[in-house]
Amino acid sequence: MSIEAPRAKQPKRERGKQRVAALLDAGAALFAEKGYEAATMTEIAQRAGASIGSLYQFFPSKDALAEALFNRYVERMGLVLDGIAGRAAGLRPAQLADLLVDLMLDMRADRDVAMTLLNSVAAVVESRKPPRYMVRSHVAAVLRAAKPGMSDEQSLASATVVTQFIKTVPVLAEAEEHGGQGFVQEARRMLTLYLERILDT
Amino acid sequence: MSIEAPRAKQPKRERGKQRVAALLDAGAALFAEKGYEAATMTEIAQRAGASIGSLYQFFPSKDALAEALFNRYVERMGLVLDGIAGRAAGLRPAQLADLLVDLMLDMRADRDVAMTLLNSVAAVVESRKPPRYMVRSHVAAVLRAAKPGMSDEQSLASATVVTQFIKTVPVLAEAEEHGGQGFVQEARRMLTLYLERILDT
Amino acid sequence: MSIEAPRAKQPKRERGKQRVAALLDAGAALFAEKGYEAATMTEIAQRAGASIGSLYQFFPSKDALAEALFNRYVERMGLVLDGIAGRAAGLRPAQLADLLVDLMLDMRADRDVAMTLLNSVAAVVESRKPPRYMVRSHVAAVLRAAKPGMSDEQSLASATVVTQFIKTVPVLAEAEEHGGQGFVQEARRMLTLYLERILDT
Amino acid sequence: MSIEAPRAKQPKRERGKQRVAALLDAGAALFAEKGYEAATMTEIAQRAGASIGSLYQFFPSKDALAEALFNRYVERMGLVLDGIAGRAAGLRPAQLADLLVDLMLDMRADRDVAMTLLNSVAAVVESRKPPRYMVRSHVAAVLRAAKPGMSDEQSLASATVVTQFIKTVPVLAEAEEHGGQGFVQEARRMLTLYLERILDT
DNA sequence: AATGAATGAGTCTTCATTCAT
DNA sequence: TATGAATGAAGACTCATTCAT
Repeated sequence: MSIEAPRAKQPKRERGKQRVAALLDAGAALFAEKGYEAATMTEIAQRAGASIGSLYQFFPSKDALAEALFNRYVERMGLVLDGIAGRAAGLRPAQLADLLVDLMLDMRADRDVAMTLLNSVAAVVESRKPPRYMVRSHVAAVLRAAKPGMSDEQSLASATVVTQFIKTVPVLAEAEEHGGQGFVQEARRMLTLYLERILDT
Repeated sequence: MSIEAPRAKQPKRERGKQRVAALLDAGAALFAEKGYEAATMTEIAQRAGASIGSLYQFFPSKDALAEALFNRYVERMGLVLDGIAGRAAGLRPAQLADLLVDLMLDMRADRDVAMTLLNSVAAVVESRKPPRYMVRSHVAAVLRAAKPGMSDEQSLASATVVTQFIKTVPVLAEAEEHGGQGFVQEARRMLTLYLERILDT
Repeated sequence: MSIEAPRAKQPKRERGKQRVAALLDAGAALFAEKGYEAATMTEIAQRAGASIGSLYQFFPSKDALAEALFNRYVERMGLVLDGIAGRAAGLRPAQLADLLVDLMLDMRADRDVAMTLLNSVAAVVESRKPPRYMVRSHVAAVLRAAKPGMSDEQSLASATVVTQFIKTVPVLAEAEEHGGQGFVQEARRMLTLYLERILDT
Repeated sequence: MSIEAPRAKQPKRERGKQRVAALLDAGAALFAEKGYEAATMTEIAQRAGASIGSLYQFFPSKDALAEALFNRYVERMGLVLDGIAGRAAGLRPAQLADLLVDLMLDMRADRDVAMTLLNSVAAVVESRKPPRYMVRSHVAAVLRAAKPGMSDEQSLASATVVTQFIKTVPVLAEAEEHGGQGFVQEARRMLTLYLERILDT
């Protein structure tokens, strides 16, 4: 139906892998700083210490770069959440809440870029259609690991709300940096309250 | 030399207000559809039935238009939240939670634009520095109205978390449209849980 | 089926008409000098004394400019050929041959551009599909005016060959400039021979 | 220091010739399909099953490739025309006309590329300056072979016109493919008429 | 005040050519 | 000699903004 958008090209040599990583990092930094549209391909290449031609060798379009960046974020989140799922069985709700909140604090930078891209890049949105909600399904797995008997329906609804909720943590952390106090702590409290209700009942 | 009859200007001002409103609406629609960068001033003017020159008469730059739009959103939110504050005294947590969630569902369209602008427009970000968190302070007022004895510190921290939380409601509503069930309901539950804790204790 | 390519925009003011003409002339000159690909839009605008933005105001793409140029050529040829058709009735073959050869000598510059475009620009080729052979049908009209009884089939076949033949006249004229002699004269002779055969029999 | 065994190089040279031929064929195909500018060196190399580096080993620039291709066309035309000259003595005008028309039909593909290059590549045009009209001089030889007494001046003028005329044959053939009839036949007739005049008188 | 043509800096992207491996 | 990653100049096109009418 639709014309297949060219994806990122895989590097074959070791040098290429390093370059791709540098390019992705530069893209992440600039997209986060200026937003998708305002960041220019030329500046991204420069920051990665590469030429514009080199950037296009691996990412044939700005959209392709954005998509690769988004995929990297989803993969990283999945990895960490799987780790949490592995340990979730023995944890109390407060501990699980802490783990999830801390995860978002750690991934703050990645998350910013991912949100920017999800809001600006048609290609990224399209590649997620029908919405697959990768992160959410990993969170659902965590919840089921924490309470083995939970129904699919319940774990899905809870995971949706929890996923959205923890996304706000970076904003709270930023608000603290602007002079607030105890915002993240209050979020831990709210999340704990909710997890106690759905896990302990 | 002669005193202008103020009456004569009245219709002009009236038309001006209508035109400004039309321009803001057109801007809101296009920013929501395409994002800030992709929306063009020419198209915004067209959709408002005005010429590009007319648009620049009222908003001297694209950033100025964005800022005006953001301010309109903040004002509207403030107005509604003040209304809720007026009624908050006699409500139970679950009722208050419903009011806040419903508010976000009603303002969904406005909210989308506001977020888009907050993510893309330096001028909007700058105009909020140091962050004044207008919406948050109205939410804090609601909480204090619901529990008159609450400390400023507590109401601030809670309002911050609640404000961020209710911002996720439009996303949950959208997820339901893509085939989920009970997401918004689950959010009401989580918010109720939290409000019970901070209001009833 | 296919996405409608945006065509040239009609100027509304007098100044605009002059500008469009200047732009077309500049385009014709540069396409003829360097070929379609090698000619740049920037240089075309410059030669017309306009800005690149102004060029794009009237011709939304390079293809659109090419197409407009080609259409102008077809129109001009049609006009002149219709004039010849009006006088063809009383002419002897040699006189008609002269008229046709002279026409090509006069239109030499236009013809060069038209051929260049027909060979390089997909949009021009497409806009002629299914081939309508505008010039050929005008030549056929000339032949039928010269010999009223001629069948449609005969006039079409003869017009096709004659049209292609007279297209070679500019090349012959150029060859004379590089030191040859009597080439165009020889073409008149060959064409006369053919016209005598199809008109006098 | 030591004398290289020539035998060892032989296979390399042989492979080299094959590779050059493959590269020329790939270039011809792509220039014909897309035009000179739109065809890329990378794609030409790919289609020939060679690397871009290899292509530049044999043809140091895109222009050099174009020139080589054009020369190959001229050589091939010369070869065939010499063959016709060898048989021209005993032929009647109609037979000679057929031979020349058929030649163009056979060489249609080659001819397309040659014309494309002649219209787009400065280097090819330059390499023909002062115009040497290789093909024309072979045609002149054919005419002199058909009528031994013909003056140089006459054979030159006639060869010029005939050469240009037969170049139109591929276009006529194409027009037939788009639904016309008898165009090539009409060209044979016109050429026969002319050859009868210059050869039989 | 209103209009919309004109401007040109800035963007993404391509591709001939080079050169390290 | 062969390969293909790297380079960067150059081109088509966009759009915020200005200003003559």
